[in-house]
Amino acid sequence: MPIGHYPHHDLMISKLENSFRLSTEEKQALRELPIQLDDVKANQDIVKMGDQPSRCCLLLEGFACVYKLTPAGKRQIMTLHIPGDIPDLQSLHLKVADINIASISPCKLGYIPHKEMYRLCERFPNLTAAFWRETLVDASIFREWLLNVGQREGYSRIAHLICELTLRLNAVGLAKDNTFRMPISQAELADASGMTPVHVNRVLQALRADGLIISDKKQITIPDWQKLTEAGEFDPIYLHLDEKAVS
Amino acid sequence: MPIGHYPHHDLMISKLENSFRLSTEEKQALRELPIQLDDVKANQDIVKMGDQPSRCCLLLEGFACVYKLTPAGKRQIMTLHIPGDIPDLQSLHLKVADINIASISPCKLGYIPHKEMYRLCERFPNLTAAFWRETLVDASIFREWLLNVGQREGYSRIAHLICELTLRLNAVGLAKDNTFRMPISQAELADASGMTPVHVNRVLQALRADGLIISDKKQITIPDWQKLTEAGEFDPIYLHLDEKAVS
DNA sequence: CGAAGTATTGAACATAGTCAATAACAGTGG
DNA sequence: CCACTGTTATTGACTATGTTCAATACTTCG
Repeated sequence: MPIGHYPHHDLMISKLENSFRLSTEEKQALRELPIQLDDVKANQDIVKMGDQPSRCCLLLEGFACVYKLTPAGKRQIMTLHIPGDIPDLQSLHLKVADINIASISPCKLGYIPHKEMYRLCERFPNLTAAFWRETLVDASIFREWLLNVGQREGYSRIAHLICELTLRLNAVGLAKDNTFRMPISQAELADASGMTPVHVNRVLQALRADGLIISDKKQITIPDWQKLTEAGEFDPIYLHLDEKAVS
Repeated sequence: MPIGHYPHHDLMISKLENSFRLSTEEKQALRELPIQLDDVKANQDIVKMGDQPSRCCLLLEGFACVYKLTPAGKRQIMTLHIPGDIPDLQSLHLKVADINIASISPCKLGYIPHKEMYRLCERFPNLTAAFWRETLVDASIFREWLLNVGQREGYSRIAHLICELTLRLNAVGLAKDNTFRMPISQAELADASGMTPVHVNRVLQALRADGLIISDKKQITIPDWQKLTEAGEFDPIYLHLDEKAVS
């Protein structure tokens, strides 16, 4: 079958191939996965803490996030998810969800039953490794965010976050000419960076004033990648991408 | 072979069994893993960012940590490791280390070649799942630390960190009567909590004054578990332990 | 148009950081 | 066992980054 007849599967495949050489057979098996499509509105919970999901969810369109709440009600966004990501791959081996997953913008989701994933992993140890690796990259991103929130001040923190998004969106073709849609409110940025919305607003103004970002509605342009990475102390090693530099 | 003849292997096995029922055959295979012992002094790097390790390292005695540095030289400790942990299981599938691993106290390590781990995983898919799950629990701890650092103030942050250590040490028999050794300096606590050593010192004094912890040298006693968990807003779900409550 | 959500502003305040000095402690060799 | 040395803990005074509260504008969208 030609590529393109299975756009949903191919999104996942191209992400996995970022790091793993997959055989034709493996790719074919991936394309045979049943995917149940679903659309959700913005700000909908997709997985809730305590859930025991029986399927994984592939993000096909839109932005989503993983978050946790403190008992006092404060929210920390742990990572952002973009098309191609599988936000709760972890549910394959952690039966009880310790996180919440929510849409940020309207999203298109594809659900894949755990059962099918297990079957696939049994047949293709190489795919097990590829999925395992995906969860390891997720963990690496959590660590970098921890570094970001724990050790950098607001200005760098936001710059870093934007750098990461740029590279990741670029890797799935959703950023062109250092420009992309970022349908994330300042309140959400605040929850992602461990700051208040008010402070995020001021930091964004500073970044704009310094010419590090240009924003028009939800569209972001990065006029000087070099300067932004310096401000964010950004080193992409933790993303474990191929050598896909941003010019 | 009776349990106890392989104390190093059995430490790992009992940790894995926390969550997975292992067959006799699987346990035997684990015991047959070659483990190369090594002793390291306190504050030694075990793995460095950029390394491409060819073996995993099992922590047999002592405390270790995973940390990252910002280019500006600030250090964030991402997690603490205690005996039974395998700090760099991730190196099985992430070829280039994106973290540093260091001893905190003098440590005894056991190195296991990747080659042997791959062989084991090939033979026993169930062990693959068990190891994969370990890395997922590590990721869950990163997330909780991110929540901790991003959303809680100093007092709760330190309380939370102590709660986590108590439960984890308890799970491997290193805490008795809510008392355990914690050979961690205030500077290290600071790096783990995203605070300055000065502030950590003041928070510890407050925790002592409030009767939440009693500390004698490097020994910690928790006189009132209930109160400490409240102060730290601590919910152990993220550790994915068996129901091993602390009284 | 109107309502709801989102962004922006200002002023007062608080948590935590910085700097710098001193005290306590732990490990070493004589 | 003690003096010596380097590390770790503690304290105070000052500062700064970021928060809180509250009001006002701007968007978006039915």
